[in-house]
Amino acid sequence: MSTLPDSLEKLHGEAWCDVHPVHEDAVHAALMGRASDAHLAHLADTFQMLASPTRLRIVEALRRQELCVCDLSAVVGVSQSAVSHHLRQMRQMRIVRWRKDGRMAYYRLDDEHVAQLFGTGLEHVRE
Amino acid sequence: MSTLPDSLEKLHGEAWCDVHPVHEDAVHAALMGRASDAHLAHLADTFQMLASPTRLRIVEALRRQELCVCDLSAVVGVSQSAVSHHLRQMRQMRIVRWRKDGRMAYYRLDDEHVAQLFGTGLEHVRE
DNA sequence: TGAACATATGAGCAGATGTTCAGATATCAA
DNA sequence: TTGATATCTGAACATCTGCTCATATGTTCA
Repeated sequence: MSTLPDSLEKLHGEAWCDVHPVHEDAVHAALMGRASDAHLAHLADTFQMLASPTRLRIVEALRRQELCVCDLSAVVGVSQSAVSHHLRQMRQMRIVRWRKDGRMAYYRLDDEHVAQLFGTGLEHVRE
Repeated sequence: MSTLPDSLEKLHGEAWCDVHPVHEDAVHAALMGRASDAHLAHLADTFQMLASPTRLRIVEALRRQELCVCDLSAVVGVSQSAVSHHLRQMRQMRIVRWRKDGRMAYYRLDDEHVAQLFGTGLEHVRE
């Protein structure tokens, strides 16, 4: 097998299989300016939060205005418990923010990026 | 329990639980201009393709230029088989395109939307 | 033709995910 | 306080996911 580029050896510690890159220049270029593992893992978790029709309905509903859990349950058409579970995850992944007002909890999108991801994705799908 | 809005009755067929919307106006507003179930399911599947660090590394690598499976395997650091499995899914969900050239298969991002989703997501995560 | 190579694919398994159910917490009103 | 309401949370379950292994397909070259 041919020698792997140094950056690859450093990257993965050792040859992980007998596959070797065919276009070493292209591989080197692709290795430049990579996001950190932590950022990439976080990004994957973020997209995971958008990878469910139920949660996308929640995002869609929150694009216009903030809503309470009960309203979201009605709009999305799943149980209040299920919505609450989803919202906690979405909160943790910074897809939504919330505020408590008495016994109600009002949710809204975390920032403009979330609405933008939803919009861009929908454009892509509708083509 | 209070009566549910007509649009909700139509939407879900019948009262699905004893939860009722607290803000009927807000619920009605949220129900306007919703994407179709088919589009939303497709959108969820699209985000699902971006919900894995391995596949995100593939997208990241393909932002600059097209690469063959072998190169991608090297850049991403997983087996050729795993990359190939991912690429088939990503092809089906229109995240990537491919072209065959001899025994090689070259992959690139399907369109600008994909790069945009990656970029926006990374911005969001890096804040 | 046969060997080497690049990629695709099916089966199978460990781990993650989405929902429901039951019950906890907290607030409001009488 | 008591009861009703709004939300949160843990456990449990069936389903889905991502990887590996083994193998198949198709191409190039000698």
